[in-house]
Amino acid sequence: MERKVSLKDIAQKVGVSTALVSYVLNNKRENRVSKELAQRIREVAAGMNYRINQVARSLKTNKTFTIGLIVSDIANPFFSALARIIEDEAEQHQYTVIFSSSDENAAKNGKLIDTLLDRQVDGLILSPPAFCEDQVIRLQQQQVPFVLVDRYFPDLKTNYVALDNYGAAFKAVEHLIESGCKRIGMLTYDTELFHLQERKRGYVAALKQHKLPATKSLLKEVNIRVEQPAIEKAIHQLLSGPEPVDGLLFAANNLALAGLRYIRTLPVHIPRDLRIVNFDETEALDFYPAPFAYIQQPLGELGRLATRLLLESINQRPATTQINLDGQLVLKSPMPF
Amino acid sequence: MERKVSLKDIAQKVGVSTALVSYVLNNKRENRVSKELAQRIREVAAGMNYRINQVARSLKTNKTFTIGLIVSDIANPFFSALARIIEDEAEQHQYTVIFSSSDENAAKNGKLIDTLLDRQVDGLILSPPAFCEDQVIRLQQQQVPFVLVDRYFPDLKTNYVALDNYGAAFKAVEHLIESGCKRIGMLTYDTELFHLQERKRGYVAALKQHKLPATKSLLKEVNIRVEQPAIEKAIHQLLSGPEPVDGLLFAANNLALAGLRYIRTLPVHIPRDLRIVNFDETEALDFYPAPFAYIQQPLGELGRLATRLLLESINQRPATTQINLDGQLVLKSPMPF
DNA sequence: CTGAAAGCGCTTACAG
DNA sequence: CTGAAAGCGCTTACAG
Repeated sequence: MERKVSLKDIAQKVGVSTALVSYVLNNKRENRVSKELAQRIREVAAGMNYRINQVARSLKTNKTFTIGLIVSDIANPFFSALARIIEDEAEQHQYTVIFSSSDENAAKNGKLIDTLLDRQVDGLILSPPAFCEDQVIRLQQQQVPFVLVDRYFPDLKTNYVALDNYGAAFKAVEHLIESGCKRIGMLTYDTELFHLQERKRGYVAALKQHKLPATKSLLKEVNIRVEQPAIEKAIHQLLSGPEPVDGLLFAANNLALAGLRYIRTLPVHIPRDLRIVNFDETEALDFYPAPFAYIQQPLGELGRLATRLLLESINQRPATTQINLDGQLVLKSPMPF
Repeated sequence: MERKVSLKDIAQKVGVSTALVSYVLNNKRENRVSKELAQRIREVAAGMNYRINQVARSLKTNKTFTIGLIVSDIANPFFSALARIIEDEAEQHQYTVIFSSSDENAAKNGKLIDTLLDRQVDGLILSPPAFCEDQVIRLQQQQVPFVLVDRYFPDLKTNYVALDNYGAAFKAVEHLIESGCKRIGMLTYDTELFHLQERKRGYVAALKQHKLPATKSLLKEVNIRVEQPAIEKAIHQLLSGPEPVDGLLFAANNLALAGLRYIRTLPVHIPRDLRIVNFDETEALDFYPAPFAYIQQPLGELGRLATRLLLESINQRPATTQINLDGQLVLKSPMPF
């Protein structure tokens, strides 16, 4: 790139100090310079196409107006939608966003945090994988402003914005019960991820409160490195035997997708034989030929609140804020024909 | 945040100059210092949890190891998938990615470019909206390394990686012709976006080559601020009248989605009455209850080549490279039952 | 060979 | 009130 115009170049041309140019262009201490001189400086700056070097400013001010965003995978529609909301909210405050994908890998997540901090981001928005407590604790010790989003660690007193996953799962199961289901199964990932633990807890609690069976055989957990065969096997087990389930809660998007794809091939009628509730909206089921319900997350609020909370932490370092938003149960009928 | 450890702190503790610490930690000119001293410096640095301040380094080296990515909307699955590929490729070379969404708005795109350049990104990957030629020309004049992806401007000699949209549309139409279609319509956006112009050109060329009608009434163009009613009206026109179309090419993802949703409600049988080809894969049609074909873009190649090309431009400033990749025609049958 | 100094492009506390 | 100087945390050309 060709050499850029600096404050010094403007100062020389106008015949003043770089300091004065800086004051004028930043609209600071306007009173120290005559309107005419200020005007002249601005004109020369514009004429030379001056653009500030944010890197130099950042070094001096110790502020980059950049936030780091780490999600598990930016290609996942849930996270890319979230990223977009964060981008827009950040932009309104002159912040830009660096993003990274952790792939649910704690070690990678740690490296990404370091990389972002090396780049002096002003704060972080994280949707952390399991087993990252130590990283989060270190951030706290270093007093790095950050907000967890979607996931959080119940034992750590950190800012977070997430769904009330317990309540949402509870609500989902109650919907199945009200629809007449008597044996309700759940398919989830075998993981420590707190939000999925909460969904499990909500599922079990709802069953118990309504005096329905909550046995081990109704709850299937598959490895998070999704494999279609494992999911199919789990569903097969739930649907076969003398007492097949008549209601099924999928704890996550990808599980629902894989599961419903499989169920579509079985001689099982939805909703007569089986009723379904998923977590999260997904375009992929837009044309699913049977009715189901899903828990819709307030994505806009999630992203906006997380961003605002982060900016507040950066600027004022307020008390810890923990927000659990309500999910909404949405009923979806197949497209008309 | 607490004050960070700097090279100076390490230098003082070890009793050497900051210069030497810098040399050692960067593994440069190793010969100028004894193995023992180097070892000691490294130990002290590690002991103090030293992390480099990239902002300071960037100011000095004039390199940020950051690339700016501007797409029309990061929440669009096509672009978030692309972003993920770019992220991974960039990461392998120690680059991070700042992303922004232009919303197909040329003015916004211009502002985003300025913001990214102010932040001294080493280069840009852009999927530009229409009417951005002037911005692109300015980048060339300023000798900013950049690569256009997905879209480009035929009259500008810039790096780009894109689909051969003309060829892909041609292929799509030939597929319909081979399947027996005699009256083939197209639904596209009313836009100057070059890639869509190319698709239109391919559509028309294929029809002419096969001596099929290519009349104005077969080609429908709707405003890019997608509105379902306008799309429905256009499709209705194509399918009604004395000579309804028996083949239909959707020029973009969103059009196909809206269009197929509508067609699903009509007494039109696919493929008996109407055959369909779309552009781009989309999960949303996973369960569409009728067969169709689509043009699959080599997304991985697109992203990887764009990133590599950009890194080459940054490091060596080679000749302009223009790449048009082939799309693949994929046939999709409805899920089994 | 090696150390100390200059300088990247800004901001702002401080001396006059 | 205003100008010139110091300094953010690095890298590296250069003097010795």
